This record gives sequence, C-alpha cells and structure tokens, in this order.
Amino acid sequence: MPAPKKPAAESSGTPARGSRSRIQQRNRQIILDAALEVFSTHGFRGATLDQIAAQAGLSKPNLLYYFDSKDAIHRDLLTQLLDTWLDPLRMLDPEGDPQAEIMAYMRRKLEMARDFPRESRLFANEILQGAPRIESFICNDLRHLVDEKAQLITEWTQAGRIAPVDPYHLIFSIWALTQHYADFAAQIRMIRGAQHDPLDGAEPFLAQLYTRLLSP
Amino acid sequence: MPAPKKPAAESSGTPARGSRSRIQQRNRQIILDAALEVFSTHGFRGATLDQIAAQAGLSKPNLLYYFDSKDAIHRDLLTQLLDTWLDPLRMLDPEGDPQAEIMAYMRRKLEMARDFPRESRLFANEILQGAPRIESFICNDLRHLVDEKAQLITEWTQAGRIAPVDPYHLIFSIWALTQHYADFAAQIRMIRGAQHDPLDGAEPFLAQLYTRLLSP
DNA sequence: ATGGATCTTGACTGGATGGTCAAACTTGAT
DNA sequence: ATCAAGTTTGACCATCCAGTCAAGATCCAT
Repeated sequence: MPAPKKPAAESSGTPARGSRSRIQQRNRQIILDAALEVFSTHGFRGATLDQIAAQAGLSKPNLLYYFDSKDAIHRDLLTQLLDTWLDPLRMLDPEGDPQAEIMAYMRRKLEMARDFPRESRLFANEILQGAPRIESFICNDLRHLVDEKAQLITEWTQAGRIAPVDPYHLIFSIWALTQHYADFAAQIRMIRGAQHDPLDGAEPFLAQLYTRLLSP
Repeated sequence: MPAPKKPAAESSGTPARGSRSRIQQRNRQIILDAALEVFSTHGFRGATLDQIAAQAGLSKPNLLYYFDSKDAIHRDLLTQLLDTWLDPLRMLDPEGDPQAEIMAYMRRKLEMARDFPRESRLFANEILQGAPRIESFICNDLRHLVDEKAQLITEWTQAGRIAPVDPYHLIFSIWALTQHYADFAAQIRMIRGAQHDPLDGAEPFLAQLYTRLLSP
C-alpha cells in the first residue's frame, strides 16, 4: 500500500521547486505568510495553529497537509529569514568609501525594518528567548561575517579614513537603531500618534548621527 | 463559615504591607523573582506555572495560594516594572547642562540594562506583542513624559546649547542603544564570545557617539 | 503544650491545543 | 467522461496546562 502522498517533507536539501503543483506553491506561501504574521506578534508558543489557519483562510488539518508540524512551519520561516538576514552586512564593500559604505549599510537595514518588520520581530522573539533555534547560525555564519567586517572597519579607522570607533559596538548600534523601528513600532506609534509612520524622520536622524560619529 | 483565608488579593489599592506575614513577604518575592526569570525569556504564553514553580522551589498550588492566577503574577511584575521605568527620563533636569543631562540619561538607561536585563526583556516581550497589557501606560504616562522632555530638548536646540536634532528620535535612539544590550544579550554573547560581558566597551562607545552627535 | 490560623501539596478537573484519520471533494491528464 | 492523484475537512485523540480542593503539615500566640 502506498503511503498517503504528503507534498514532500523537504526539511533539508534543495526545495525541488518544480515538483510542487501551483496549488502547493500558492498554499505553502499563504500559510507561511499567515504564520509570519502570527509568530512575529505572539512568539512560537504564543501562536496557535488555529490562529494561523484562520489568518490563512484554511482549515487546521489543511495546514498540516502542507507542513509536518507547527515547528516545521516555524523552522521554514526562520530558514527563509536567515537566508537573507546577512545580505546587507555582506554588501559592505572594502573597496568603497568607508563613511559612505557604513551609511549605506545603515540605510539597507533601515529599509529592512520598513519593508520586513514582521521578519525583524520574528528574529527579535528568537533572540529574546536565548536564540535556541538559531544558535549555530549566530555562532558560525553571523559571527564570522561580523568578525570579518569588524576587521575591515578597524583597518578603515587605522587608515584614518573614519574616526576611531569600536567596530563591534558600531555594528551593534546599527542593528539596535534600525531594528528598534520594527520591533518597538507599537510603542513608537503610541507615543507619536497613529497618524505618523514610526519611521518618519528616522533616516535623516540616523544619517546625522552616523555622519557626526564617523567623520575623522 | 469563614471562607478560606487567601493572603489578600490586593489587585488594586495600597498593598497593606504590614498585614502580610514574613512568610508571605518572602514567598511572594521568591515567586515574583522566579516568574520574572521565566516570563522574561519565554514570554507570557510561553511560560508555564510549572516552570515558575520549579524555578521558585515551590509547588504549583502553592503559587496559586499567593497569587490569584498566572495573569496576576504577570500583572504584578509589569506594575512593579512600570513603576520605576520612567524614573531615568524623569530625572532629565531642565536646569542642568543639556549635553551632560542627556549623557547622564543614557548612562542611567545603560545601568538599567546592566542591572535589570530581565525587566528589560519583560518589557520588550510586551511591546513586541503590541503592548496589549500596558497600552494605557504608554499612551498616557510615557507619552506625556516623552512629549514634555522632547519639548525641553527642543528648547535646548533652539538656544543653540546642543546641535539641532529631532528630540523624539534622540530619545528613541537612547532606548534602542541601551536596551539592545539587555534584550539582545544572547546574540552579543554568541558573537563576542561568552568570556566578554556584553556591555564591555558599551559606555565609552555611547559616550563618544552622543558627544559627537550633540556638540553644537 | 495547645489550638486555631496559616501554609503546603497530591490528586484532580476542564478546556485548549497539536496532531491524526478516513472519508469526501477537486483537478487534470487521458 | 473517467479515474487516479492531489486536496480538503469534520470528528476525533492525547497531552499539556491553568486552576481547584480537601486533607495534611507547620507556625505562633497564649
């Protein structure tokens, strides 16, 4: 007897994109989008499959037809997120103008806070809990990239091309300042009033801040 | 028949401190401390009474002898937290030297991140979820205080005593930069290695940053 | 030492929630 | 049109978890 055809577990390896029907592609995406909404505001344990199903407009058993478990949905979201999380920092170009490069990095992160606030909150939730699911990513990929770029920044400071700053704290400051606008958007909205976009005025302020910090 | 004597609900009004026995004082504090540990890392829904009981070294029914419900413990923690959350900003002195006042505010917030990281994470969890339980606090107390201090900063900039900056974003930047060291401590530890204190070097960096930002 | 008040807990309940399953429905290749 | 494969769901189960309860242990004023 052939086991009931589940639409591919694919927990590892290549997605085998072509092997999925249009319906699968569409519904998996709908589910991931709904799950991102729910996980990012309620955290993993705070989210329920019923909430996600309601948000997706599907039945709960139907979610579990497309994903093996609640955990699998969450893992998929995190994997997808981490896949692009490093890109802005990776683009920091050793050949470019130091100050312009760092400003551009800050702007890319700020764009991510504006365009992907739910992803930022998903990440924040994960770190707040001690990063149990993404520890190896942070200790390996992220750490090595940060070490590499910190080295680059140190060279820039030693060459006198930017003011002497601690490169690690510089990077952390960019993370803190940009992600704050996504992670703490609720607070900012309540303080500035709902009519403002939380990010109004953020770019000029951060440009001013880093210009003054980095000018030799 | 007298109803079983629960140790005072006290959900509102004065604690009636003296009315509690030594055992009550002690155990309530043990429970709140354990709950802070658990809620701050797992969030409200992610925490279980069993975890809190284990952390406190008490039985679950015993927790519920001292507090009416899981929610009541959480509410107590938040209330206690909010009670002092505004103090550092409140201390911003209109009569003091503007730059020194803002630097001192940053340092007070950084001290709180160092001394009360669990409280910071409890707060962060709450905001990430949209701040449902503390909306009125943020919309009223916090908002009014921020408006007042933003006004003060504006006066300082108009008097040319500090560089012209957006006062709201200045305040948000202090929150972001200082709380980041508590909320994202797990990430910082993984990147810098466990031997470093996450806050090593933070104070000089932030001093440098705000000195350069604010100097007229 | 004694007794009533305070504290503690094992055993339990009811509801929520992740996950299963078999039957029903839809799709599209022939 | 037909049917096998793919998709959907109502009903169900097992476990987890907040909260209850009544009986037992401890404390402390007298």
